[in-house]
Amino acid sequence: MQKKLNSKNSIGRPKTFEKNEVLKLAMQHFWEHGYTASSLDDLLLVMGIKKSSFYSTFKSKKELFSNCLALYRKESLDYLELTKKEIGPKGTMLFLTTNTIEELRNTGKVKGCLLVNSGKECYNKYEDLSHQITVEFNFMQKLFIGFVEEAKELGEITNPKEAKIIAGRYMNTLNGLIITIQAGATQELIDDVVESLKEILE
Amino acid sequence: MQKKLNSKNSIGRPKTFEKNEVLKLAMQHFWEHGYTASSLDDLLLVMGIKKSSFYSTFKSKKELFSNCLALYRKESLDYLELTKKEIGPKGTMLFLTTNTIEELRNTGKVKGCLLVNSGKECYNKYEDLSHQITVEFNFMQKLFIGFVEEAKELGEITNPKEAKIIAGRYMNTLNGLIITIQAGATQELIDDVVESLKEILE
DNA sequence: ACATTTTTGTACCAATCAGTCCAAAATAAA
DNA sequence: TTTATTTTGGACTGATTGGTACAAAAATGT
Repeated sequence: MQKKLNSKNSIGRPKTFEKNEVLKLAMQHFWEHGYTASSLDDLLLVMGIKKSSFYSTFKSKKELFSNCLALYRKESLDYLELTKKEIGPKGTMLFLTTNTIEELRNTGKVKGCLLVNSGKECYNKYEDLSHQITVEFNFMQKLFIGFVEEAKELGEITNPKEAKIIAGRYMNTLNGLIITIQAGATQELIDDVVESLKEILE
Repeated sequence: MQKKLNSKNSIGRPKTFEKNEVLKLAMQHFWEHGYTASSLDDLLLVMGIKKSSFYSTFKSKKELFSNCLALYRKESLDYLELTKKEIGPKGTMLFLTTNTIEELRNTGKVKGCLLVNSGKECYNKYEDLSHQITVEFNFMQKLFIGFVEEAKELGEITNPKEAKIIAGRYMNTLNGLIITIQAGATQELIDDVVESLKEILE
């Protein structure tokens, strides 16, 4: 059953999984269910490994989550940079909006941003995680400020306000949209928030 | 120790608490800690009653929470209506913003709106609660639309956009502000979101 | 073949979860 | 004082929580 992942070197019984692969699976689960609602047993099932393997690879559930937060931020930044090369900075920012609406239409729900969700869940509860979330969140903020700056240089955005202000309002409104949806807002309300997002990036 | 709450009529051993009073205490606890993170033992301690008294008064933890959501909405609407009579509709809406910032300065954190928090926590997890949250949330939305209409009649708001659009953007931005704070945003970012809230109500 | 090293599977742990059960306590009515 | 009625306190339940212990399994090196 187990593949030879250590065909070269490495003594002892070979691992049957790769850390980064099961980390991605765990991240996906945390993203959908949040930190506390993800039980270790659930996670082990999703990751496809047993408890002892888990604890020999990751220190604890919290440590796993911390790794997932870092992975999420990294993957998000990579993905956004890649998308920017394809459809430009403003296009990418608008895409996140339409993507959210489409997720809602297709699945009946929206997951939101793992970092923001975790902020809400861990804020003033797990000090170390809160601190990390702040750090990762500020990475995202810097990225969007850069996007707005580029969009301005390209003439995609003509609003004379500072880039950091536009980026801040964009992020705030997009995050607002997600919790507005999750609070059960009407389609009419959702539609106008989307419209306001477009106006912010004009 | 126990007061005679049933000095008149009512047979049998008298209750040592009033349902509405302990409900308020439970609501406060849920507001601070969320639904799942509030253990029954914690709640009982806060409410100052024992388990059997709890289950003879409330059906379950979920039922208690449901009662708290209804109470929260009712108290919020009452409070906002009262404040409106004192400082007007626009003043009341702006006050919610400054109040949030002050809460952050005084306590280092913000609780946010119980309904919105519960939306995030219960959305697609507890169907009955999700439905109730939607109902309560839409009550709040109607209130704010009414506030904006009144503010327009009073000339406090001159923005020609429809009242429901202005109210929607206001609520979205205010809710965004709260999770932006909880995600660990910089003071600079927070300050500009507050500024954008003022602009929405111009 | 045999020792060494590492991972895996499983049994186990104490703590906590929401919720139940029932005898003791406290009152009103008789 | 006794009886009926209701609430209270606390022991208890079974399920689940994150985490540990340890022997069996699977590889390499000799």
